[in-house]
Amino acid sequence: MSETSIIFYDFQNAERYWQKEWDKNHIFDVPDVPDPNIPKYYVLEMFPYPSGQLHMGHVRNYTLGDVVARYKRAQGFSVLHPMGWDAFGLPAENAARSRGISPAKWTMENIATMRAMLKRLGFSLNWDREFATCQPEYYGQQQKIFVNLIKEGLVERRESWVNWDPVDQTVLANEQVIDGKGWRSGAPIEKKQLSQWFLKITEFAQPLLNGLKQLDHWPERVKIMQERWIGRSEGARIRFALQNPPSDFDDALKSIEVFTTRPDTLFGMAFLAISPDHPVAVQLAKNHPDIANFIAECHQLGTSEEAIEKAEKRGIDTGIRIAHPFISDQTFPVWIANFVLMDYGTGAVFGCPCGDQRDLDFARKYNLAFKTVVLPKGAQEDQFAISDVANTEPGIAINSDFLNGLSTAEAKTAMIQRLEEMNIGKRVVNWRLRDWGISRQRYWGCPIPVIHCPECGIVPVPEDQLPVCLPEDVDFSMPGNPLENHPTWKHVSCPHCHGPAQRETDTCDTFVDSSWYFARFTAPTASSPVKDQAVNGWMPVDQYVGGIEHAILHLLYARFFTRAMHKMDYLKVDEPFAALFTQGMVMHESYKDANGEWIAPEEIERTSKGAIKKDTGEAITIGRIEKMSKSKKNTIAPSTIIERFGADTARWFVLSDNPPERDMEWTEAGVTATSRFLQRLYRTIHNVSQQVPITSVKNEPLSTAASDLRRITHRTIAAVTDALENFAMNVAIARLHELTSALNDAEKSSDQEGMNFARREAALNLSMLCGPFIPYMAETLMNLLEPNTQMVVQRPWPIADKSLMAATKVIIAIQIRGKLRATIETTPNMDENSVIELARKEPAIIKFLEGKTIIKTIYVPNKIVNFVVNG
RNA sequence: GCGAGCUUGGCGGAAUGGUAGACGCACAGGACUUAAAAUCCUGAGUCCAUAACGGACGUGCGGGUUCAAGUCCCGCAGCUCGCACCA
Repeated sequence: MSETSIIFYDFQNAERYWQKEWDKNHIFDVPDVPDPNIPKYYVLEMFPYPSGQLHMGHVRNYTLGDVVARYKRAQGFSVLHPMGWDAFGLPAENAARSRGISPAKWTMENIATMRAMLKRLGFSLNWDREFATCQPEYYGQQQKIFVNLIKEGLVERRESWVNWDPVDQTVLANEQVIDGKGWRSGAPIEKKQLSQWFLKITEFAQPLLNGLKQLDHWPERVKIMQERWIGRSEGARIRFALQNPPSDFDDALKSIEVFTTRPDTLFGMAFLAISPDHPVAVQLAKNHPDIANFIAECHQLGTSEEAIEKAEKRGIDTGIRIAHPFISDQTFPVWIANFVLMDYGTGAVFGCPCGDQRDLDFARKYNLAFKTVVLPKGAQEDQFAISDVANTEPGIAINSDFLNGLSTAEAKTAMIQRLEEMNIGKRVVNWRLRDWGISRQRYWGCPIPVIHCPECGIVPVPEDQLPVCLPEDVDFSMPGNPLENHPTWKHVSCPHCHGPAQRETDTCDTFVDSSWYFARFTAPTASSPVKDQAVNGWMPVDQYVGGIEHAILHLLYARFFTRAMHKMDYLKVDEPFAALFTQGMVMHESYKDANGEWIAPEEIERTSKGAIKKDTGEAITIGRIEKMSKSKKNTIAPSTIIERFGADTARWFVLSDNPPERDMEWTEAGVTATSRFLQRLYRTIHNVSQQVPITSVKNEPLSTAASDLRRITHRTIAAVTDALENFAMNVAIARLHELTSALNDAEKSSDQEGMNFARREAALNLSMLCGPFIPYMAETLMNLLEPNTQMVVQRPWPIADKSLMAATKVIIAIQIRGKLRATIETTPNMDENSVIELARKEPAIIKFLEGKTIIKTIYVPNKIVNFVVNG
């Protein structure tokens, strides 16, 4: 048996050992207030919801962040890299209802399981900073911020439509309503008006939009998604008086205001359309059963995208007519139309069929006459007519009285000016962004720190009475909000008048919890939400890593909260995340049996004839590669991988296969290949440590083999560093493979001069470069090479020596008319004429140049000679 | 409908405008072994051709710029994702 066959990396012992060493030395701890003499770097991954199970998506996310954190540490930065738990939310309550476990206990047990997994994966986290958002120490501070938001005028309580589940007696989020039914109860969902708490994010609409421009290190598509979500549009509001208002209309209902981005098309108006939820429609429904029916039908229509897509334009004529500000001899009908949205603009539009496809469809359907008021560029007025396609492009105004002949842009300005003079309209900026409703009628969330007093109204809980803690003796057997049902919790005395009063029983949307946790991490035990020097010392987060699914909500809310906190002097930055990286999903093949049931990967076996089920031998269909999910049973538990192959294997594989922003496929072959490589790396370094004792190393003249190895070593240092700067972990890993092979091959020429030095150098640098990726093995390798000295995590990142990277010979491509015809080998930086001379003497080139004239010769030093010929 | 991204061998992918296919997977052949596993070595874009040398084609498709294009520009197609009756 050869010596090498028994050398085997024992990952279990290594992981336990190095974990302890790092902990003991507090390697990853940093102070609340960063040392001003050391550059700071704040790395953060989106903190997890403690479901109890770590999945491969987490492994990929946190490994990416950890590589950055370890790399920056080695480069001399003081790195803040914390971890916590987004611990409020409905699953804990569901567990309580179905299994009788208290949400707190369930959550804390899940956290313990997941924390243990994260520790095994070797992430360089500052665990002292850990917190869970469900702890009063955290949400109590959040309540302080909330009270200040009230003082700042950024909180509002108002009526709003919600999805109400009449069985569970709770409000549901849109995504919890499936086909119009509650996701848990299956009961038809009702639209209900409830008093809700809102955070006035719309007050920051413009700054949030402007701020996107500074975010140079955010993915373009995330910025575009946010921009569209905020949705700024410029236009005008125009008020139309009703000609014949019904007698039961009060003054507010006697006119209808519309929002338009095309005031220039006002002369093309054919009708006015209001939303089924518009106050005028609601009032009319009271006395008109047909209108009430129509509105009810509109509400029944599904809200799914597909339903909207297919829904045809429908409406009902209200019989009400309005006057046109500039067309005195004509009035226009007011229709209720199913395509007008109540929550955008004013809930009413004027219909201009020639310039809007929806309006055109509507006019055709109900035979409403209209005029064409915009002539496209280059069209003849007497020949141009609208058929079935509206013209939404700018052009020249026609049939439009005082606007005639003006361009669309000029006409808009002229019209708005006229409307403003007449005091019936004005220029406005309209936003798609709406205020953030944060009320949830649930138990497991941060209580909104407010008291309702019959005498004093709404009274914020005074700071010295915070936190408002969740009661622990809660009954989940009744439907509805357990806080509402609790016998004593909500009954308190008013902080003002000391009379009997009631606590607010709504809790916060969990997105609130995650909107400032990154600031709290800088001083997690501070007695105020943040500590001045800590938060301003560490913020902003230099690199944020997470999933694209949070491109809008979480990231927008966090940006808003940071601005609000800045306004309230909690901190001094506007943008919380200087750089954002969004990683792809982890996918896996899916499998189905003959009955179409999903089959888990561990139940199948692949044979030459295809896949079969292990226990029964029945044939299995191999399906598409899909995102790992429980429902498709195609998940691989990180715990089983870590137990079989070790944490380093899992880490290396999730990084090695493809660029991190793309979706990756988890494969058994990939894992075993990774595991094989790591064993080879271990053997390679082990052999160096055995064959090249430290004492034998002298810096002696280098043989070709030795200087070749040194060149590869230094080129690898440069390439890996460069790849890490560009988040190209897969490329870095390819280069580490190359260095490993080169070092392995070098064993053959170990007797050459200078080889001891070159091999040691390669091995040491290889160990260092591997540190961010496979931290346990890197320490093990370093300890083989230089036992009981500094750990990898204590050593600086290697710096490439450029003078050693230069080649001793270069291969130059010889092209004829840009086509490769031969290559020649020269010394580097040989002078142009000599290279060209050599090139022309090359047999293959002579052949190609025969009978032709060289018109031009291109020379790119050390790379290319290109002969441009004719004939 | 609007927007973004992607398209390179059997597969994942690499490539500051300068030798396309690095690195890895899968595959094939060989060494070691009683055998297997593990390990090591070798091969491989496609097509044509050969004893050998060699040649043509080739980065979704069609154009363009350039001495030179996977890379830059214009147009098109397909796939993926996001938003979606936003007036």
